Amino acid sequence: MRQFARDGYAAVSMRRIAAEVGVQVGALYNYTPDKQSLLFTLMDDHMQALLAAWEAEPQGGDPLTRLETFTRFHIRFNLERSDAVFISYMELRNLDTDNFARIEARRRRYETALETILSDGVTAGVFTVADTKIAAVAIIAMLTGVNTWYRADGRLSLAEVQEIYWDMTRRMVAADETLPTGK
Amino acid sequence: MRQFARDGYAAVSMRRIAAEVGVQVGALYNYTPDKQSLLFTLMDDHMQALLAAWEAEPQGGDPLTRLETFTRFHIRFNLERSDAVFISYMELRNLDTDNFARIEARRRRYETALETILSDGVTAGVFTVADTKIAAVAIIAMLTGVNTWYRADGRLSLAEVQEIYWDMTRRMVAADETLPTGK
DNA sequence: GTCTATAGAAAGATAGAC
DNA sequence: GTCTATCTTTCTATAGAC
Repeated sequence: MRQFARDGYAAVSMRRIAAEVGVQVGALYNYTPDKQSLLFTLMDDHMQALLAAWEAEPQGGDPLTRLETFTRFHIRFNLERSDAVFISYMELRNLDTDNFARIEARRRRYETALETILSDGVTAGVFTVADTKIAAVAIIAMLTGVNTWYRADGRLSLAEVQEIYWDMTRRMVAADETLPTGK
Repeated sequence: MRQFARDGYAAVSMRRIAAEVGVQVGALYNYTPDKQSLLFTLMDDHMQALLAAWEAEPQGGDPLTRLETFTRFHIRFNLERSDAVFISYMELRNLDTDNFARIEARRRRYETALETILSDGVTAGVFTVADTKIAAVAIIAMLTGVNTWYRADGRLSLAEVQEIYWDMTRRMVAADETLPTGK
């Protein structure tokens, strides 16, 4: 996973993977039938872990609370697994048709979880969102973007980053009549 | 560019590039000293075009107008060049140190253009933004995300997409006292 | 389950004829 | 400026000993 994230699937040889885990190349084929299956397993395990972790989060409360939970969860979970996140986005093109469809199905399920929160908020009158489908992918793209610049030893802690992004997300969907109040 | 975008730099051979442009592999080396330079040229040309096109946009007006110009420009320009956008993000790791630094400098210059608009808006009291640096990368990540799902024959036109994203962007940075009004 | 050895294919880059 | 031919390296995957 580390090697794929750093240099890309196509650029990493089975020999380098073997060297990193401390065996010779032939031994790898006792664990994976081929290189493609290795990639798919990494990506699928990650997507399953993402969905399982999200479903383990507290799901109750009003839409605003649920959106806050989602926002903070997404940032934290993805920062903790930046290699897997990177691979799961960058290496989609290296999956064959069937494997691609399976990963895409999991990704859509995650998006739908967010979209449901947004729809519920619109119905309840606490959110104003022109297009919940687009808003869901927009929020996810914005939140995942943290991974491209966040450094654990940088100027901001995880909690501060979560706070800033939650503030932006909240403003983005706030109902017209519910003026965001400072913090 | 098309081949790199579809399959990735490492997965595309000089032979395939030669076949795509209709020459034999040896002839390519009359146009590029090596494969890496070819990648760098594609990325650097793209970043230069992005900056030049942005600087050619109307720059006047109040911060809200400038932010709207930026939002619509970014979506349109990136959708028109999805292959180059994809490569310029995905293949950064295949650049050597010097080339990477040059691309990064251009990318930062573009981010700073947006950050300046946000800062000006905060100073003028028309935006409320907790951290203009983060807001700039967050907005760019959100807008660039359009490229991952937009299809010219999909349910939304470019103009509709621009409208929806401009609405979300505007809400995200709106000053606390300037309640967003419908449309 | 790991090793060495290797088959077979394909890669980047170059040489030299035309 | 393009071609063919090739050098040299490296790749995935497999075979078979232990």
